[in-house]
This record gives sequence, C-alpha cells and structure tokens, in this order.
Amino acid sequence: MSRTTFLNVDDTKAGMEDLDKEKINKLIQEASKNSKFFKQQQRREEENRRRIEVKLSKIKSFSTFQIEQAEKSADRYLNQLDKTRDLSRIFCHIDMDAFYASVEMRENPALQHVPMAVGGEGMLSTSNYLARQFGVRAAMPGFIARHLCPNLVIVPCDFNKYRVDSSKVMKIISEYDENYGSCGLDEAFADLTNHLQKRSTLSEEQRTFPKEENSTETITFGITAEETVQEIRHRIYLATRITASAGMACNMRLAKLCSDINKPNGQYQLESNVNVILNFIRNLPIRKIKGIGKVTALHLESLQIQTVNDIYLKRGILKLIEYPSTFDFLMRVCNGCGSTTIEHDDLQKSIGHETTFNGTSDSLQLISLCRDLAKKTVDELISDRILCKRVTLKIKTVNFEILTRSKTLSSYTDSLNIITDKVITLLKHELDQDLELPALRLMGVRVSDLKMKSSDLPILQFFSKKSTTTTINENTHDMIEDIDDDADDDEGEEENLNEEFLSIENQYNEDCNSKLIHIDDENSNTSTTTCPVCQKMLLGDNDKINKHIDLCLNGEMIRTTIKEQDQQTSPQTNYNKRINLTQSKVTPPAKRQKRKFNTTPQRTNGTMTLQNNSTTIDFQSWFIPIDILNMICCVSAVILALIFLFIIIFDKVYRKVGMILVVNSCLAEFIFGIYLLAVTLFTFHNDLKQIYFYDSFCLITAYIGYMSIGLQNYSYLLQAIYRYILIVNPLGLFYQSVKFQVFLISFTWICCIIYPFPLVFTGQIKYLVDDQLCQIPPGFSFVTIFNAFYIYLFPMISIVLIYLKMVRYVREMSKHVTPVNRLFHAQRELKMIRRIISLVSILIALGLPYQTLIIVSFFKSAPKYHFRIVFIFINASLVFVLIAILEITEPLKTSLIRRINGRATNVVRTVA
DNA sequence: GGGCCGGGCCGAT
DNA sequence: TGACTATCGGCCCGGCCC
Repeated sequence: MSRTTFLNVDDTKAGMEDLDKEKINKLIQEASKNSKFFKQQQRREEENRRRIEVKLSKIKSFSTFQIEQAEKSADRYLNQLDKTRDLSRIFCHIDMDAFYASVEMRENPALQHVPMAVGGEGMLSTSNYLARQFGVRAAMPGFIARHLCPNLVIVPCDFNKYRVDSSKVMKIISEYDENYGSCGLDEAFADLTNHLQKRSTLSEEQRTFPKEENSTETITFGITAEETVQEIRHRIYLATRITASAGMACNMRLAKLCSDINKPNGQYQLESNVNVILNFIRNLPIRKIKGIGKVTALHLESLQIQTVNDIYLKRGILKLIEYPSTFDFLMRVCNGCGSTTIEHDDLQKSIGHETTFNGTSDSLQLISLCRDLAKKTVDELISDRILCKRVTLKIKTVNFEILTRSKTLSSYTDSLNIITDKVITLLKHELDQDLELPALRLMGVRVSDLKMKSSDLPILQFFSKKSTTTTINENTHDMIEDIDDDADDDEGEEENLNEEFLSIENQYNEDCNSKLIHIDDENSNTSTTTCPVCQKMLLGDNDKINKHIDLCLNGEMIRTTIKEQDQQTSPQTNYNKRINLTQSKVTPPAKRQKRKFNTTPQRTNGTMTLQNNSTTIDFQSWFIPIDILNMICCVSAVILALIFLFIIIFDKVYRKVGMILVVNSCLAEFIFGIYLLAVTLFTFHNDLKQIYFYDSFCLITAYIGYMSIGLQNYSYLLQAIYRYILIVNPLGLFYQSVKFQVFLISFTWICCIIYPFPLVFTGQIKYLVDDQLCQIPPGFSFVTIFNAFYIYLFPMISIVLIYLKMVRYVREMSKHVTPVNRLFHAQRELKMIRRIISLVSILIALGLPYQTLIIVSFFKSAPKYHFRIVFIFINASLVFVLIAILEITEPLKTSLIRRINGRATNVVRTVA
C-alpha cells in the first residue's frame, strides 16, 4: 500500500485498484512540483507531520498500565456499542457508475472507447473507467490529468443533463422508500425494510418489467432484498441507460461500503450477522471509510494503522490521544456500526458564494468583488426568505493560504447594506492590517446562523386579507425602526476604517443610489430626501437612508409575495423547498448540483447566474457571435490604422503640416483600436469561459479607452481648427507652423492622458459584470456628464461650430472682392472641413447609441447588456472612420493606390 | 464551568 | 511556462464573559 502523502493519487475510487501507483505518483509530482499549490501541500504535510511527532511523543509518555486501562475502557465502549446494534433493517446505497461521464458517453458513444473526464481544465468532476486506468480521477486538475493521460478527452459539465437523469433515478428509488435520502445527483440511500415486508404481497405483475426498453420480453424479480435491488438497478438502467451499483447492509455506513465492492454495474449484500460484519469491515483499508480523509489517514498511519482492524488493535492508544468524538467515530467504524435512520435536517446551516480569480492585491477590485459576492449571497437569502446573523469572509492567497474572518451581527437580517458593510469591513481590516498579505486568488462570502423570516408569515397572512397599501406602510414603518437600530450598531465599527476606504465606500453608495436619492453632501452629512418606494421624507446620513431604501425594497418584495400568495403559492413554499432539499448529513441535491470542478462560476441551465450592483446576468448565446464580429471590426481597424501610419511614414508625406494632424488621428485611431481589441478579447475570453473575472488589466484598458476616445475626437477638432486657421488667418504663419500644431497636439495628448486618472483612482470606473468590461456605470452623475462633455460633446460641437462659421465666412468672402485663389483656397478648405464633418457625423451617428444610453440612464436604469450593444456600434464606427480618413486624405489615398498598383505591377512582372 | 465568539481545519461530493 | 474548484457541514481550540 502506498504511503499517504498530500499529493499522491487517491486510489480509493472504484476502477483504480490495479494501477501502477508509483509511476502515477511520480508523474503527478513531476507535473506539479513547481506550483505554489504543491508548496502549500508540502507545508501542510510538514505541519501535520509535526503534529504527529507531538502525538507520538505523547504516546511514549504513557505507561503500559495506562494503555491497558485505556484498552479496557475502549472494550467497554465497544460492548456498549454492540448492545445498541440494530440488525433488523436493510439499507440500500445506490451509486451511479461514473455518473457524469456515463451520461456524456451515452450522449456521445464515441466517448465510450476513449479515456475521458467531465469537468473543466481547472478541475475534473469525474472520469470514465478507461481514464481511471491512467490514474485520472475526480478532483484532479485538468493539466495533471493530461500529464497522466495525454489523450484524455475533457468534456465540460452539463448539470442540466445530469439533473434530468438524476431525477429519474430518485423517482424510482422513492417508490421503494419515500423517505429516501439523496447525496447529490448520483447517490442515494433507501431503507428497504418496509418495502420488503410489503413486497411479498405484491403480485408478480407488479414485480415484472420489460427486459429492454420497448421490448415485449419481460423479466420478473423475486421478493428478496438482493432481487429487489436488482430490480431497482434494472429500472434505473431502463430509464437512463446508465448502470448503477448498489450495496445492501443493516446500516448506511456498511451499505455505502458494499456498493463499492462490485462496482461498476454490480451489487453486494452484507449479511446482517455480527461476525460477517466485523470480518467485512475490519479488513478494509482506513481510506475506504467515509470520514477518513488524507489528514486523518496520515495521522492514523503514523500509529501503524492501515486497516480498520488496526484501529481495533490500537484502540487503547486511540482512546488516550484522540478527541472523544474522534474516538467514538473510530470505534463505531471498527464495530461496523452506522446510522439506521435517514435524517433530514431542518434548515440549511449556511449560504455562501466564493470565486477564484487571477491573483490580485488591488483593493478596489477586491472590494468590488466582495460586494458582488455579498449581493449574490443576500439575493439568495432574500429569495428563500431567510435571515442570517453571522457573516464570514473567506480569502485565499496566491500561496494557497486560507483565512476566514467572521462577525456576528447584532440582530438577524437580510439587508444587503448591513451584510455588505460588515463583510467589506472584514476585508478592509485584513488588507489594512497585513501589509505583507500576498495577492489573493479566492474570495468567498458566507452567511450562517440562519433562521426563517418567520415574522413574515403571520404578517403576510394577516395583511393579505387587507389592502396591500396598508401592508406596505405598516411593514415599512416597523422596518425603519429596526434598521435604525442596526445602523447604530454598525457605526461603532466604522471608526476602524481608514479614510481611503471610507471615501471609496461613500463613493459607492453615491453611485448605487444616485438614481434613488439626492444627498447634498457638500452641506453636511445629513440630508432630507424622499424614499422612492414608500414616498416618505427621510432625514439622516447616507447610510441610514440607504438602509431604509434597502428595507423598503424588501417591503416591495413582500407586496409582490402577497400578490403571488393569493394567486398560487404560500410564502413558505420556497423555504419548504429548501428544507426538502436538505438531507441528513448529506449535501442538499440542489446544492450538489451547483458543485463544480472547474474554474468557472456556477452554471445552471447552461447559464451563469451572477450578480453585479444592479442586475443578474445570464450567459446569452449571442455573446460569442457579437464578440467575434467586434473582434473582426477591431482587427480590421487596427490593421488599417497601421497601414496608414506605415504609408505616411515610408512615403514621407508627413512633412506637410496637415499630414501631421492626420498622423495624429491615425495614431489615436490605432490606440483606440487596440483598446477596443483588448476589451473585445477580454470579453470574449470571459464569455467563452463563462466566467466573470477581471484584474487591473480591465481598469487599464478602461483608462486607455477614455484617453484614446478623447485623443480621437480632439484630433479631428485639431484638423478642423487648422483648416479654419488656413482660411480665416492665411497670413498668420505661426499658427500654421509645425511648431504650433505640434504644440496643440501635445496639449491635447496631455489633457487626454491626465484626465482619466481621477476616474481610475476614485473608483468611478467599475467592472460591469453583464457587459464584461470596465466603464463608468451609466446614470445621472457629475462624472458622467463631465466625461461625455469633455471627450465627446465639446470636440464634436466645436467642429460643427467651426464648420458653420466657415460656411458663413466663405459666403461673406464670395460677396466681396477677394483674390480668386484665396476664395478658391477657402472653398477647398471648406470642402475639407465638410469632409471632416462627414467623418464626424459617422462618429456621431455610430456614437449615438452610446450617448442615448447615457442620456436615458439619467432617467431610468440602463437596459441589460447596454454596453455590449453600444460597443457594436463603436467598433463599427472605427472601421468606417478609418475608411473615411482614407477617403478624405488625398495624399494618403494616392500613396495607397500607388503602392497597390506598384505591387500589382510587380506581381505581374514576376509572373511574366 | 458553561456558553458564545471567532478562527482554523478536515472531509465529502 | 504555469496550471489544483465550490459549497457545505462539522469539530476543536482559545479567549472572553457571566
């Protein structure tokens, strides 16, 4: 037997008995030796070995007499356990064989003959038996699996499919025990005792099933437990075309162990006889026991405990060194005792979400992520009508060190603001306190100490018979008082925050609620406003007002619930669902369905349910085609801009002042194109992986975006100004000089480079989950208006005004006696400006959706995926603008034509 | 001494 | 080249308070 280390292959899975473990372990070590994960595992193992050393030295201090006494005490305990042994029942554990992999192989038979695994590149969920021969197993990262088995086919998880099959399986099992307990999608326990008693009274017909689907041939099963389970497995196969293994025994622990004996597609029944049971369990290696993981195994192995029988032999020492609960567990194991009741927990104990991302230390990003996770968790709380009292923040550093920080609240709540505040306070405290804290790679928010929103029920029942208006006002009134208490409680802790974080926090609150309330921060922290939900005048600081609105919105939810209640369901339905999903000592199926083994966030129904500050997003099928379209536009634009720059530089047409301005425009377009390409690639990457993830790259691109859009628009303004100068002040040579133009160009560049900095550093730019990009969220705010004016409206309006002024000027000029060439010249420049106007109108037309969005967002919330939609136009505008530049810039056009012709001539010549 | 709180660790799927 | 999940339950410990 291989010695337990933290990185060895876990060979306890069925189908992995005959592996060359040494070879596989060597390959795994090789694949992961340089990773931080490996180093962390080494640290963990060393720490555990240190603890083992302490244990061993403690053991040395015990006298033989002490050990003998402990052994006698253990024996007495074993005797007691023996007396409570219940051999009267017969449990069955059904385990679907490589469930996810089997579903995939059924859907795609080609996969049946290749080693294959289900999951993501990050983590595998399960593997088929062919892959297991290579050591590929569940909970193994994809890259190691590929190292072990280069031909491995990895199929992404599709929980929808598995859920359909799982429900078929569970339905069949429920016919044998309606109180069955499921452990996830692929496992279930059933107590067959009652069914077996009734079974003898069943007619043969009731025990007869078709041999094959749609076949007339039938098969009749007998009345024994063995045959009953064969019947269950046969019916499962008929329903799903997937095999299941089963184990039968007098308790659940033994039944589970039995289902593993004849895997796959087999079953095993353990006789309900003490000697048989002891003989069976004592010969098993400890790692087969549910509840003994790597760490416990390592500790037990250090005491020369390899099998369950060794546990028995070392019972004296175990009694002396283990915690009572651990000792109790081990004694139950070595006596073959197990649970004989399928218990159902009353209430889920905690709810939370966590996500892994590329390591980052950027506190802004971390706080924003934390907020998203809190929102997601609170949404779940609210939708299930549950309150919580304890919030926990979990973080994992890039070195795989995990920290959890939790805080108990003064009262039960489901307020987004309270929970978010609390968890962000915990995060800030960590970030502040530990300056050496490495970058983080995971963050999680969890709430616990849950209770049902019980007070809702009588209120709802009572008021549902009255007018809804009364309900809301009554409820809201009560809630305001509640929340004020909570707000007071929170104030004390706010003192711990440093100023930087406070400013970020306030900014966020402003952003979030700018559509709801106006707060005059300049005068004081206190202001009056009207609540958009209950229409009451509110007096207080931002926090209190926000919290009030938060609660009012919950009140709004209550009203909705009342309406729904009258129509269809009771408000308890959701909660009951949750209870029903929760099984004894097993993960609720709904939760298990969510489990994933890849790096992507939770996916259900092929969609991703994520929260940002305002919306829930689903992955849409049109994302990818649109991303590709955008990429085509961006790449075309970048290539065009590069070609233009190349031509201008190599043909030396840049020596003219006007061309310097065109170079400036092309350069701006090039940067803007690169920005759009980066954004599109970023979005495409996230869409493809169906993840929401961002790092400072996203912020940097946003910065470059705002800068380059400014550069682009001002470059056209400079061109217009230059034309204007040429006409209005043809003798003002200084203004037409290269020096002056370069000065203007430099000036606009400096303005455009500097202006987005405050946007970045004051957290105005946010990662918008739905749109997968970083932008200033649309909405009525000074920043939005200033931004729109600074980089768009001002240059565009100026160009239009210059054009109008020039039209008037040329008209005036033509009325007076003017040198012909000067008039001609002016008309030509006017034509130039007209072209610039046509170019600008492209920008205006295709930028219009963006501007409309901004304006609409002043009055109501922006539609979902708004930026995705407007960015299609912006990407397209870039290509059109570059084509327009070519069209209106004569020297560029002629140069390009000459080159194309030249090359064509060359080709002809070569061919000839 | 018992209960609560906050932190850490383990295990299962 | 580097690359190792998400969610939940449960247990234990030390520190603190009553």
